[in-house]
Amino acid sequence: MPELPEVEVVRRGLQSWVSGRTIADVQVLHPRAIRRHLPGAQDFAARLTGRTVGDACRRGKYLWLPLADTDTSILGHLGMSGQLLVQPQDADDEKHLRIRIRFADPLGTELRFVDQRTFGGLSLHENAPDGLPDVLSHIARDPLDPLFDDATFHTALRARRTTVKRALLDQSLISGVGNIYADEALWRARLHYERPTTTLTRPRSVELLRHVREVMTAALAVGGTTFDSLYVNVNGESGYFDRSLDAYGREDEPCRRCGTAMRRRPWMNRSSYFCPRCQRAPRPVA
DNA sequence: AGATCGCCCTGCTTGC
DNA sequence: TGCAAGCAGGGCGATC
Repeated sequence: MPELPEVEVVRRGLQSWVSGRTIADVQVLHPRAIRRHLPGAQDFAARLTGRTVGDACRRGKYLWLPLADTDTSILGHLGMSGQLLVQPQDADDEKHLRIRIRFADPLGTELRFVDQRTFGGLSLHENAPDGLPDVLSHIARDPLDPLFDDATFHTALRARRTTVKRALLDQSLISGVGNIYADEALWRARLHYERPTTTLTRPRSVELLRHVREVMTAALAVGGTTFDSLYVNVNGESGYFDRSLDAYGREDEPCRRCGTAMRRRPWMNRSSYFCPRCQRAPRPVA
């Protein structure tokens, strides 16, 4: 499940293998893969054709490729199972190939968007004055963004009437954190996922941010997390950070700090993994 | 208006 | 063996 580190790996791949190339042809093989583009797939393809791809950008889990000499960008989100693959033109189509982008050069490779669960997709948007696609205005800076401000985050966190894991997953507060890295960071910070945000002191918030950054940086160093063949990076190579996860997916396995059996709890139609000893549940609010 | 919930989607796993 | 339910879950729109 791609979160920030995995998406950053993909961004780097796009920068290496796609930026600077001119689009010759776009095939949309599944209409759902084109998001929020009312004029339809043919119009989408026509607007890309002949355009040259600029530097690959990312905020949180969103990727975008500015189109040179326009005020537009191709925006991508991998959703649950999306992959962006640079493949030889003669490679067999993947089973869930949704979009194919060919280039006007002799390199012999093409960009493919492959997505089994179709939660992801590509779209085309006008750029806002800050250069970001206009639909990203509500997406907060991510914790690896040099301009992310810890003090602002803490103030906003305290203002929310919610619990700490909900806040970590709120992309308008901090972007790029998904279920996996939320559980990992909370385990490292010894915080229970239902801890009310109003009880977090500023040092505690900053410490939590440090753990978010550390676990993401570690994942990035090994190419992101993966659990099966669903997620591979832009060149088809799987990451292997999953071998070093401390919380996510470790139900009934011993906590790597204290040996207590880790637990899984249903939470918001997903799961939360935590150590019942290291991450004590908050006292119920009276 | 901020918080919450339901839905989108496919394939693998589990249980009767 | 076969079918149904459960699970994976990010983001968005509707609702309260």
